[in-house]
Amino acid sequence: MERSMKKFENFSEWFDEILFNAEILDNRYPVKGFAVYKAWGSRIIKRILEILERKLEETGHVPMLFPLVIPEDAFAKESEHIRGFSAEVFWVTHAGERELEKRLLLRPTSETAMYPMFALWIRSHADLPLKVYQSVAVYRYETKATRPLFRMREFLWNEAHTAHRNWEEAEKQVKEAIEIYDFVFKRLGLSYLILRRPDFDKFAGAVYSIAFDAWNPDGRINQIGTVHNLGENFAKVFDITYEDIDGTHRNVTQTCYGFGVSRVVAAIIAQHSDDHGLILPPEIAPIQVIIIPIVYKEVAQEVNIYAKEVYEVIRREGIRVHLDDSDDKTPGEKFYYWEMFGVPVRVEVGPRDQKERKVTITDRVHLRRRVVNIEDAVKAIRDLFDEVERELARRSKIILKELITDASDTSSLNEIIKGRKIARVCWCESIECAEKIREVSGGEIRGYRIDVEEVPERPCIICGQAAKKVVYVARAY
RNA sequence: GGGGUCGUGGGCUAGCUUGGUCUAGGCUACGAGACUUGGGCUCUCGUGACCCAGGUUCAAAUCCUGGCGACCCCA
Repeated sequence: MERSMKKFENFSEWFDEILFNAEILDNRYPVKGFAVYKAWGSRIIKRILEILERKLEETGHVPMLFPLVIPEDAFAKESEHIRGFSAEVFWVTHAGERELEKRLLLRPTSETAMYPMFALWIRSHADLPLKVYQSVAVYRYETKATRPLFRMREFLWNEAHTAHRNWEEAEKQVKEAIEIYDFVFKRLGLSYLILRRPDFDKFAGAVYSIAFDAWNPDGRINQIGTVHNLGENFAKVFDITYEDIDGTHRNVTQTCYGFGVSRVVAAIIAQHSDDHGLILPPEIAPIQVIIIPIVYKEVAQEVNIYAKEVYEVIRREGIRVHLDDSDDKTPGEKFYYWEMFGVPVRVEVGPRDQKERKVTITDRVHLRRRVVNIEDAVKAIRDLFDEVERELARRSKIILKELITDASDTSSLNEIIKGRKIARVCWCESIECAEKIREVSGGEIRGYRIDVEEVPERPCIICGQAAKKVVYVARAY
């Protein structure tokens, strides 16, 4: 994928055009930070959630739906948590003209909605582990500039919350959560770093946090998922205890993890798509195959009949296929139109194909044509699905690799961040040096990798003392 | 949090510096029709806009103030 593509040169403009033209999101809703997911976007989201929720179910999570509003006293229980979120909370203060005695807030995340209930439900070790998930919208009054999909004041996510007997079991759960997210993101062909956040950047109320940071063409990191070990921090203040086998009463140990649906959609667009528009992995494409008949007047009848036959052949196999036999566009216009929507495979059916009982199929990634017999069409389409999926993942992985550059001193660090890349630096773990890194480069320490052990091969980039960690520095959304 | 640029039909934009033939121009999209159809063809006709509230002025898309919104840069 050449860097000359518009998405690398003017990401914002390119991205907004795709959101609008591919009918994913309409950002013109008259409230800042709130937007409408249109049909194509909604369908994509549904399919992403299907993959995720199926996986959550398979691993013993149960679905629940908690209320949108949280009473102020529950929210205020965990001091770190409230400090982290209070500045961006939406408050409900009135009902009609009457002021509410107890203010309510719209969930910025659901810990404080769920955990009072956990305290009621959990009685003994037999109730553990408890693993709950929900796919809902959350509300955060972002003070920085909002961006469609990347940073909205209302956004969609899936959050899971678990309670365990002890730290070891919670640690196991963190690993499982990482595997689940890794599995889903990989299925979508995304590339990202799995980073343990530095302590100063962990989730408010967590013992530690791990994040999935996806690359973006403008060099900014897109955090698409996070996994937190909460330890007993919330259990203590919400009094979530259980009776163990030996009769003693203990606090549960908790984890929670969030899957940023809006940002995952953004990552799919940002990483995979090109100047023609969206490119969707076949698994989540609302339409997987678009059939475009090429009709000449003299043979229109035969071609149209044959196109319908081809349509039936593909549809019978359970492939999501659409026949665009409208006569308001020329075939060329239809090609461009469906490319914008990212349909992974196109089937052209013209007089030549009809006469020989063949079809012309083209993949969305390379736009390469090939002609196959109608009996082989389904097999060829399925092969192309696999190829598109593999190719998207492969390209994305290469770019992530290219974006990561070692920085040995502050001037090269500065250059890397200015050049919209991700810097890999050695760091002593002191807050002072972390702040310096931000000052000199504008990028932030995102954390160190947990899937690979990286040993610092240089001293700290700022102070020159022995480095403790190899960390990744980038600007973020 | 601070600074900058900008808001014109559904989308992109010209006009604003120097207020007045602006009755607001173009491309695209949309509707009707003709002609076409293996990569955005051509033509005819039609629908549709000066972000909101004040102010200055004989006169405001254009100047001033405030609000709302968008984008970019810095912290």
